[in-house]
Amino acid sequence: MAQKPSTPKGTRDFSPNEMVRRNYIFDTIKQVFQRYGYLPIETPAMENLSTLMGKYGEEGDKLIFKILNSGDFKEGVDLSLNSKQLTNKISEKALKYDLTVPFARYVVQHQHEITFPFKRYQIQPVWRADRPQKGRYREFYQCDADVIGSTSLLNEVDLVQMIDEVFTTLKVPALIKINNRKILNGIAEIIGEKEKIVTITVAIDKLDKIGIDGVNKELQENGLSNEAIQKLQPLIEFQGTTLEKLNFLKKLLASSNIGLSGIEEVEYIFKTINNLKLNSADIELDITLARGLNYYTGAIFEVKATIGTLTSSICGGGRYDDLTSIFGLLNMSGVGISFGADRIYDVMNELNLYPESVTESTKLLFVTFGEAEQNYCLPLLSIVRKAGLNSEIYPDANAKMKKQMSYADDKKIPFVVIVGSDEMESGLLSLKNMATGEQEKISIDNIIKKIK
RNA sequence: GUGGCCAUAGUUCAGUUGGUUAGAAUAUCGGUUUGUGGUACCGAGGGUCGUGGGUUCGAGCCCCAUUGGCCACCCCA
Repeated sequence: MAQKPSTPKGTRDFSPNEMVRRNYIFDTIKQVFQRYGYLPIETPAMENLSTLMGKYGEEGDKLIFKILNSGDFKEGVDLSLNSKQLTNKISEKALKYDLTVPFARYVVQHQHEITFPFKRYQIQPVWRADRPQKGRYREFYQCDADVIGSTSLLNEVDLVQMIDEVFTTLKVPALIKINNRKILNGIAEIIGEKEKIVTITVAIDKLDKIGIDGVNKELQENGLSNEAIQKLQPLIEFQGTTLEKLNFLKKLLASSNIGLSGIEEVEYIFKTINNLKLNSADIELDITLARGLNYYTGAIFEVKATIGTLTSSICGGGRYDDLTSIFGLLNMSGVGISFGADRIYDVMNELNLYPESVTESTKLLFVTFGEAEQNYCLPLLSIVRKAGLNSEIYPDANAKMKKQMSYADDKKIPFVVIVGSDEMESGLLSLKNMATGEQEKISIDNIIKKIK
């Protein structure tokens, strides 16, 4: 019996009309990256398991797709080990979980060939063993741009401008949220719960979803003292403009050096951006923005689309001061952003934000009535192609005209050339504009001039 | 990893308290129209009802398990 074909859970196929839309997104992002001086690299789909483990927190480790060792993977393995130990025995490779950690590995491995600061971009799929749902896939493309080997905040400014430029071009209204891990550290310091920083940030991050009572409850459950929770209240509740937020924080964190340095960084980024002006994106300081990935140490970014039903982020990033030290390279601060191409694709599909031209690939189709006409058209087809026009001829000589026209219509080909005995005699071809239905007799040279 | 809803043609869905041969729309192919597409009309092909088991004289419908999908939590792009 034939088995019912399907793709694995959380993965999908992309047909031609979907791929042209996706490529439009990829091309837009790529162009912006290159305009800001970033160059492409590529890393393997799989990494050594040891490269990835421990970089994304305990939850992240569980979500890494592990690859079973080839050969008899259970030979010589003590099967009574617990699953975590067993995993390390039977799997030594894994599919990459993001592009940032493999990039850190790349930088350390190639440090002697690289001129710093090093600006690279990378557009590749990553895999997560998450349970799929709206906007969440097990295979999805990330589009990363990172600078490594520079602590200048100008890099952060650059990245914000790039985000604005991408979403302006794609016509996706976007809100860029910015915060700084140092501010969060400062807050943890002030309320006397320095070591609970992760708990605090994760809880605060949920403010939008569960409200202030929910956040307090979660903090309490995670062992934060009532005193600390009380001290946290004015901060969580604070509303105001970015300037007001900054002034408020300056007072609150006056005794925390790390907190003040975070404020200073944010202030610089906002001032500079305000002077330069963004094209369309909105930007705000969100002191409840935390982000889960453990490696961030400075600025953190998150971008959401302000239209459509997708509420999760479509772009995220931040500064990491210490990521390469795990692989033995110290003092190499980096900052980067990652566009979630699949989520951007979903938002754009929902609202149909694509320009008309993206679906158009072939410009001109030769419609013929038989072999003689086909042979007559072949040299013409070459001429048209050499002139740089995407064009094709219907391959089956005996196909009815209706079929050939339907083909053109279905493929959204804007022009067809119809060639029969009249045309072959006169050398003037019938050119039909599929949108208007107009038709004229015209030479091949004029066709090229007209369409190009 | 936890919870909720769902699963019938390629796709979107009907299918009565369990009852004979499982329907529609759309898509595909063909025809009306062998030099004119997107409209219209006619016709054809396409389903062991996700899979496995159970209850029953009888299951698309009821029960159990399993797999997959959607959604929420967790986490994240």
